[in-house]
Amino acid sequence: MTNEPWLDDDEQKAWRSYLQMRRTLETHLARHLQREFGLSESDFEILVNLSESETGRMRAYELGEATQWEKSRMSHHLTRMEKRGLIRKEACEARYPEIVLTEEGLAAIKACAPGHAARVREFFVDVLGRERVLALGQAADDVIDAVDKHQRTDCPPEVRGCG
Amino acid sequence: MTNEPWLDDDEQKAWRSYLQMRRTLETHLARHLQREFGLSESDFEILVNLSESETGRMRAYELGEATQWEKSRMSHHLTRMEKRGLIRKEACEARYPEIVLTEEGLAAIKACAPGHAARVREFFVDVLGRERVLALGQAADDVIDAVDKHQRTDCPPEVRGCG
DNA sequence: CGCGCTAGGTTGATGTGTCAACCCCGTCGA
DNA sequence: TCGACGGGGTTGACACATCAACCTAGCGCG
Repeated sequence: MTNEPWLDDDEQKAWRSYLQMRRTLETHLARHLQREFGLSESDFEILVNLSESETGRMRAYELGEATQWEKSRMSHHLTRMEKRGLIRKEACEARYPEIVLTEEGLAAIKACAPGHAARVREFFVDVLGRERVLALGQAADDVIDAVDKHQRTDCPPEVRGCG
Repeated sequence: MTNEPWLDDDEQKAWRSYLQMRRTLETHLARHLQREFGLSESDFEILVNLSESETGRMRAYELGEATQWEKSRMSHHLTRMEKRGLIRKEACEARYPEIVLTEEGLAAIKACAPGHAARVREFFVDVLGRERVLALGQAADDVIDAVDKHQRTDCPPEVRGCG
């Protein structure tokens, strides 16, 4: 797909800026979530998914689809969240237990969502402007597709790490 | 700076795509580095900085400037890297010890840099194209500035988390 | 039937990041 | 001279992510 593996100076600079933004933005947002509401970004992600579902209950598997987490990460994290009362694991007739949003979990997400959204707007959407945000979204989708495709093509069996 | 804190659907979609890209790209690159060379992205970052310096030796403080890590993270990580023989902490006349790139560390970075760069090219630069990469770099710088400025203005003393 | 496969889920070990508290030494003002 | 302050650096406790190994129930097939 290319003949020169190296990055030239401009490309390298852009890449490093990207890395820096990723770090800055993540720590900044995470810090607020943590300090103001005692939630990590991981907690937030789970709570958002549950609260956006019709019933407030999903299987771990569905959460995995939505978040793209490893199953072990999901399991560990749900255990921790249950311990803190944000969710509950409930057995049901079907084989696998359901993950249920508790009152407390619902309250938590309702409390922090507006502030979080506002911060995303303040430091991302408003800084870049709508045009660039949408363009970046598109770019992100392209990258995701490329990596996805690569993983699917290059590793027929299940060796997800490839070569 | 804005009157409506919420994100509309398009903005939200773009934001989530960004989050997804961040995750996908990071895990993909990290996995290769780990499996092929036994290096984490953090290791890589330190090694790059050291190897790019004139002398292969820097103070922890300088590494902190370059990477923007917390000092405790730096300390922990350097300790781990020293244990693995990638770097050495060397006392010198000046007050603080210097972090020195070992032979082994230099070999490691030389071994993995080309493959890593190639992967960044394959999944980022080539997917987006030079134009969009540079634009993204600029966007990233804008975001970094905004967050930086906010942290500086909003917290005169040292309460970095703000309120 | 019974054998093994597969897929959802759990567990434990390990490496990593963050926070808060601390140590150490140089500096500066009283 | 001395004490407090501040900044570079370390430490310990804890939350988190990843890997590999495992458990278990449904399924296909002999």
